[in-house]
Amino acid sequence: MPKAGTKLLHGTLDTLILKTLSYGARHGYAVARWIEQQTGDAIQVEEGSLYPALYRLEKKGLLQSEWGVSELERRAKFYSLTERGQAKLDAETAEWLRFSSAVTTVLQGT
Amino acid sequence: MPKAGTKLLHGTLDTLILKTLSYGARHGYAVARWIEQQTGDAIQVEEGSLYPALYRLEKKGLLQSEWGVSELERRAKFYSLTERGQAKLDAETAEWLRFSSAVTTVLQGT
DNA sequence: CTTGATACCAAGACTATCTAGGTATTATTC
DNA sequence: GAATAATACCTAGATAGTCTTGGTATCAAG
Repeated sequence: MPKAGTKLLHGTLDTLILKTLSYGARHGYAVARWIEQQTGDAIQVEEGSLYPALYRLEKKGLLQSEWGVSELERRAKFYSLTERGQAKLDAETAEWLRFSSAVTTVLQGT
Repeated sequence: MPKAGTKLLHGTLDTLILKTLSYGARHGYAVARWIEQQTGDAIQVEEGSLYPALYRLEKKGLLQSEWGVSELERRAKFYSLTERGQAKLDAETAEWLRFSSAVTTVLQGT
């Protein structure tokens, strides 16, 4: 049984990841925790969604990665935003604002 | 090649359809045009998405349909919201507001 | 008489997410 | 000292919703 409301994430996870990394490099696990924390757990990031998303974004040249060591002294892969990633983030943010305000306007109409 | 930004629609089309029908029965084609018009074409509703969505919703008991005649004297299937559809609309609207405001907050952060 | 709009439908491709498994290390708890 | 939870990564396959592209049919406009 799929999680409730999970479909909504479609397409926005990539943008949320890019946004997270715009504040500086982070490893994957930390990206997920950061998004959850920022949204007060309104958005849950499953690992089965997270890692494929990171590969996708790296493959597209929007991120780059480097192995390093986490705050807790464990091996971790750190991702950072490329220039193209930043440009993509800007474009997708604009697209999201346009789309979401359109939906909200319709749903709140009487 | 898929349309740009189209993934965002995932999951929200159903809710937009329910909302449209909350104003009264409409045939499928009119539902699509109404959504496009309301959003100033920010959201395009493809027929290949629309009709499957209508079947889905009817199969779930959220809509009911009846054949009739359109404003332009053509055969058309009119859909209307069921009680369960109205309840679903309310729940999904709340879910959307929660989700979208979470995303917007994150994307607008500095 | 051809084009565009109205109105419906369906098959198959695509793609992003989720489920459910796995590895390995460290810290905590009993 | 043994079990559990948390950290951190990874992957295969299922699922689901949208899109593409095709089709049918009618009617108005040019």
